Amino acid sequence: MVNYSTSEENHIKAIFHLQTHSGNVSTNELARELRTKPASVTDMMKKLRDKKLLHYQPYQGFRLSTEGKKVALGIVRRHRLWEYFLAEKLKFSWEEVHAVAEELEHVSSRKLIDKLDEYLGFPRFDPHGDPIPDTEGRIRYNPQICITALELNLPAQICHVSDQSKELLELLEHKQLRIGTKVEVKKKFDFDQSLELRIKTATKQTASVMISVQLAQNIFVKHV
Amino acid sequence: MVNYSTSEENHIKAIFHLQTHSGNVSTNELARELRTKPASVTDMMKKLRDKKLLHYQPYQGFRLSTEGKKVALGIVRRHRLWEYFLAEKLKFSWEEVHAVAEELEHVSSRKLIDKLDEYLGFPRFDPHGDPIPDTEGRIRYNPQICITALELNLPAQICHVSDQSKELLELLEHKQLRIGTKVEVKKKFDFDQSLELRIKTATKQTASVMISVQLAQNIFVKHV
DNA sequence: AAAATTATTTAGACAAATCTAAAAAATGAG
DNA sequence: CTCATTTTTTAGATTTGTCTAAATAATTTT
Ligand SMILES: [Mn+2]
Ligand SMILES: [Mn+2]
Ligand SMILES: [Mn+2]
Ligand SMILES: [Mn+2]
Repeated sequence: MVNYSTSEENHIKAIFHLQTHSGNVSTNELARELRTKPASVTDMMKKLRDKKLLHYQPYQGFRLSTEGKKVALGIVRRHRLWEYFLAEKLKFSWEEVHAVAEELEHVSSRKLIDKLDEYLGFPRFDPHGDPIPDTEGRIRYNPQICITALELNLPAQICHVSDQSKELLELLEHKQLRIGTKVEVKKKFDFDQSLELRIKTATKQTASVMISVQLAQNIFVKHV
Repeated sequence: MVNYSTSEENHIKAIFHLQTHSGNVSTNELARELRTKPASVTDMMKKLRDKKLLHYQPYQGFRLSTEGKKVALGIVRRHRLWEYFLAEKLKFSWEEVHAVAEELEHVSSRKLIDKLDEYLGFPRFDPHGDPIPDTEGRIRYNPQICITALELNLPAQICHVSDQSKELLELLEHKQLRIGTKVEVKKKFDFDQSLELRIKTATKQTASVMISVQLAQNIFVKHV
């Protein structure tokens, strides 16, 4: 087990997230994601290529190797376990956990993470509904659909949001929509594709909520 | 609130610990403590002096400024709270906590530490019996004496060990002596100053234990 | 297909943290 | 007090991670 620097780990994890959407990741794309400069990215890609963590041909973009993916899943595991700890045990709010986990994820003691996992009761999802890889780096996804595709009046539960910007989280918080919230779609408006939802609030009451397409496209649910 | 690098923090904390024993800390002393070279220490001392964290005149050694002590106490607070978390919640053994806390102490979110403190129930002592500074950096010591100075047959409780080497911790573990262990001195042997103790084990039974002067000098107790 | 634009890489610089080897200052033994 | 030893500092090099500016390659527009 080799250890990687904080900067190397941040690059590896960012590529991992970007490559699930696009195919090969480009220099500019990664530079934007990490708020760094393209020239710096090129330097780092050469280093990670030499360490056999990714495939990289000049001007062709890059993609993680099998080994690189394994390393990335380890970092993702640490990140999400810490997020769960912060939200569940220390009562951090949903939006606050990410920044702190971004630091904690680089403390790389294997024993620490496995004991933390055990202490937390082997949670399968982080506070944003993203799956937590197990010790071997395996992820088990649950079948989920975008709320825009949910049938009318079918009970479901919010399990994932695909964008985690402050702006989105603020809006969700305001509308009382969280991971785990029970929800049904009551009406779809053709004019602007907005949705009327009925939710069960934390206090067991039901409430009616209107959401825009822009918001709906980022909310994913599973049937209950 | 300025932030300091991991290396700066390690230097500041090491000086803090060394200066309680000696007066001014010397270049060689600090280099030995941090397993680095004297030349590197001189470089770092110049930097920390420029940041007003310590007083340093060439060839005269160094000592933390008031500001430097405040920073050091913050690091010590983080270190000991994490040690407590690791031992108490994650069931790490006594000897294992230090190395991991050495990394966690550099995650500097103020909110993280204060919430962790609250979650742990504001513990006053770490697993080695060392006091945990409060939010303001205040330490409250409890009156403690070396077990060699404890009166015969007076009930006391182990609250501190002054050396934390692997070798010492191994020996204490073997003799079932831990922080919190209830103990009385039954006899002092003049020949080699060894002590016969009677302890209450974890399983509420009492047992008799012999310890050498070398060991006794490192064990501190408070009356109960 | 040539020109314009955009993306990527290279070249060279810089700050941080470390090191080795050499110089300078302090200490202490006789 | 003087000289040998020890301690500390300086000088110069190295590694890592980053940047700016310039060069080059790829892509898109006309
Ligand atoms: Mn990170
Ligand atoms: Mn997350
Ligand atoms: Mn440390
Ligand atoms: Mn401790």
